[in-house]
Amino acid sequence: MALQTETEEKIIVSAEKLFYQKGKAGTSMQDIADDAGINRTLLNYYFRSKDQLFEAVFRKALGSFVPDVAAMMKTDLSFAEYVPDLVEKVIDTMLENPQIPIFVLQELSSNPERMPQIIKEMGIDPSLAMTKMGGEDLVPSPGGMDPRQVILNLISLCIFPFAAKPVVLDILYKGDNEAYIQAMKERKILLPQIIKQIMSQNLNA
Amino acid sequence: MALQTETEEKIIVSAEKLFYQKGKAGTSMQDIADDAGINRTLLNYYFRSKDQLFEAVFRKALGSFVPDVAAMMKTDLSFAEYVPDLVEKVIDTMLENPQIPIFVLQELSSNPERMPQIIKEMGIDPSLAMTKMGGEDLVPSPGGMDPRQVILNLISLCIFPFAAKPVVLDILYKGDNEAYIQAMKERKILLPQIIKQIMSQNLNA
DNA sequence: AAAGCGTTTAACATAATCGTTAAACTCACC
DNA sequence: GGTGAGTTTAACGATTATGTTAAACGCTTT
Repeated sequence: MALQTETEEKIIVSAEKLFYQKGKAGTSMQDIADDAGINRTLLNYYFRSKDQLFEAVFRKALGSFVPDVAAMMKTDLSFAEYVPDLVEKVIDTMLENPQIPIFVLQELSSNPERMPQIIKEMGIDPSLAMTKMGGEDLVPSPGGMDPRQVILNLISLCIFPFAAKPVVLDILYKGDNEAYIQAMKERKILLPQIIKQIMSQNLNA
Repeated sequence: MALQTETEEKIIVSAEKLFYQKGKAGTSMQDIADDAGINRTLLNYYFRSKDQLFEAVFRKALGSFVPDVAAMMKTDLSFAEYVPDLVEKVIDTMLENPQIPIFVLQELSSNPERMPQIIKEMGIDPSLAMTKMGGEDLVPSPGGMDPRQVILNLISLCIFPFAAKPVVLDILYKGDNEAYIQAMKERKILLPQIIKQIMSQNLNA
């Protein structure tokens, strides 16, 4: 077996597509095989079980953004300095695969054990993350906002528009996908401005 | 059959719990029956099929927030005036059922046809929604932000922290549920301030 | 107490899903 | 041309899920 057979690749592609769309339980091995145009038994040949195939897809999904977050943890830049890069990185990733957020969150809801384990393997220490985020990097200005709220706002603004893409596209952009994408790209500049503003906000005003 | 038998109620409660958690495909009729402590055939007796039971749950989920949005459409208040009420309403709803966002979004992804149809039945006209939102209510100040971006930011800030509750709770609040809830409540005041600030933002500064 | 309606249960039929096993097939290499 | 590892396929077995049918149960009304 080479590092990546052609059929193995086809399986992953189809599995991603369907798992993202229908979820794990909503997708049958037969569905994936049909979509890939191959025999169903091959899925078991290359990935033993449905669960292992799913885990491969899930790992790949996490791998698409976890390393970026890890990078943020390790940088010497202050949080404020790092925001623009982070926003750009995250939005670009989401533009390629808007379905990842719901996919991950749904799996997290139905199977809370799997994710923390994988994340640890990828070299992220949650406690370390908190010290970084709650630490000196995020000193609130007098009367300023809880750093955790700032983080939460940043992540929400970055990710939700993609998680809710079907609704946003339909309602806000009347189904015009180009307009939607353009708007998302504009957010790369917009969000850092907003965050900057939020961080310097005086809540007592 | 009364308007709501006791067993019928038990079915809905269990179905909600499990559908929210594991999704439609991930939940079997037997699972629901077991959780409700009744015979599986009763599910078919009261709701004919799994799909119809699911639809009942889905409608109820939509019913928990769609009317609020509809109310916003119809009010005479300007958008800016209405924001605080809307934020409070949405956050309170989410506090009761944090799982609804992912549930709805996941179903929307795997079955795009179902939702628009139901929403129409509930008396929301998407095109009307847009005219309201893009209309005179949301005139951007000179150099201001696209109204659609403002809306998107508002919704993102309201909903995402609940959609991602498991992660947020673990990472940001170290599993302390009380702290998480408290933080969400604070957002009822925080978010309107942010939105106000965003709307008056001068992007050329 | 018998009739009747609504509810609950058990048993059945059908179909789908997953994983395994053993047989074919391909193709490089001897 | 034959051997053999790697790949693909077809057939099988076991389990599970859904929906239906007909019988049992409970309770009210006559």
